Amino acid sequence: MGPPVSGIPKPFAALYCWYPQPATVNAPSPPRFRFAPSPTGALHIGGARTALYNWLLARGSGGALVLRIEDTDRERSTPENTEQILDALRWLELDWDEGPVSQYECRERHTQRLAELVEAGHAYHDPATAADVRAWKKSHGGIGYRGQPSEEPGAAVRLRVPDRGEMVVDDLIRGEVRFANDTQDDFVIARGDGTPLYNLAVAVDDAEMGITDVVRGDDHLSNTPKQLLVLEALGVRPPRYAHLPLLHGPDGRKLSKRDRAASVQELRDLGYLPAAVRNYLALLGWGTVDDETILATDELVDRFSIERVGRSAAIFDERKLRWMNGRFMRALPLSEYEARLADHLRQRSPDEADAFAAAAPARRRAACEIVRDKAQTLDEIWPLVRFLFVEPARDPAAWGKVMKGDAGPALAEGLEALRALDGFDVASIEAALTAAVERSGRRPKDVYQPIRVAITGTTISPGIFDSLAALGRETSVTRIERALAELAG
RNA sequence: GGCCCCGUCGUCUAGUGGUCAGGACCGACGCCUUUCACGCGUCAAACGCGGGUUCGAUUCCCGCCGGGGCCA
Repeated sequence: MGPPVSGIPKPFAALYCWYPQPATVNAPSPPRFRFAPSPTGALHIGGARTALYNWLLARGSGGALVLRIEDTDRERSTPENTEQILDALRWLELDWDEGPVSQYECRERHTQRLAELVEAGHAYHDPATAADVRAWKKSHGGIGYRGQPSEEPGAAVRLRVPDRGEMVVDDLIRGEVRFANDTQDDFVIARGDGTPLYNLAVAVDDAEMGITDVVRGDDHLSNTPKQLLVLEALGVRPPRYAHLPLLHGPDGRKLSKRDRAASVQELRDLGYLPAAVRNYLALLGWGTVDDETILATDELVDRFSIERVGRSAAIFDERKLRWMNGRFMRALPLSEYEARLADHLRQRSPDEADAFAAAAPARRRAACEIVRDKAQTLDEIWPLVRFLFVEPARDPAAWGKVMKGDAGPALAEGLEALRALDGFDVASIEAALTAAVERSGRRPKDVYQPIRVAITGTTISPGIFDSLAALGRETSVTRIERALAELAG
């Protein structure tokens, strides 16, 4: 994607406004869900969870999922931001049936509906400023603001809120939540320049797109009575609503971009698997009946129900995700394990990716085999197996700790045993080394650790027999000889 | 400030008018063991506070406190 041709970015060339045919909307049909992020940056895990829940619900019900980009904020809604969100959803392997639809591109319809509301007397122009409203409320005992229609040019448009009654949000998660109309201001639905505002645009779009179920964050609960009011003025039956509790960071406060692992792309970079992220996110705020924690995605689709979503905010805990990710990694077929690793290396470091790709297939496979039970994330793999692909970098602390005392003689004995071997498979290596250890009367680790440091440069590696076999006789011997030479000199 | 939401181990959660309040992560200890992990086992750990209803409240009601959201 190149820079914009002119100085003015051309936003969302690829995005468009699209409303389904009224027939589709009105006929009794499967439920229609929507995920409606604003493209203000990376997709947060809170947004990711909302997307996931909508997706699970749509897939589990045979319904449709509409992806709507709420890009009416022209300042922050850049094509790059939108692309980031689409990218995050693709990585999470969450697909959608319609869209991405641009809310901004739908503005004509919003304007049209706005005119109808004014025409019908449901809304009116009012030049009052925020300060005016505050003053009015003060002199009226704090009740909801009620303005006077005005012909003044440039006046904002407010929706007329009834003085009596209440709006009841029959929330699938919270139950009935009531908002008294008399405390609700006649709220602004369009700016003085005619730009439709959030609560108008959302209500119109949900209606026009035939959305039957709005599943979104708790932060929208207070907006819901306003949208209900707009819908009522429009004469449209409202969708069902479900408001999810928000996600908080480790500090218990609202999740911030500063928190580690707060966005989907960070999760990807840290080496988590999409399936593990889906599993973790699903369980963050939702509980299974039987306490089952490791769930494949199709099981999530089967089991997920909005009724079992909790009401309280949850804190994102990366440690549990790590554990869960380890479980998914170990369950991966070797071929997929290798493919995931290759992708991850490619994205993290071209050099590492090249070194990995250049190796013989058997060696790549062996590397995966010997680390599979050790790594919890893709990111942890390379440090454990890099000695198979590049010259090991020596860890001075490890060398100093292990290569002393009888390390030299022990290494020499080990080397001798390895040289005497016919084959160089794990079983024969283990047999030979075990025998050598027994013969020498040394403790096993006094032999194995020096070998480990000699071939990997460090004290942390996969099993020593596995490591030697994967490295191969020639390289193993060379590296041990080199270490021996250094110890002697 | 107004309106609204929420409150079970440190974290995610299950749950009931009478339960030893269950599971998972984390933590501690032990086992396994050539390192680090993984795995396995054991242990530790919670119903925010105060009233009320009740024979009995973690569970129902009220208040408070605490956390959060939207609007201003």
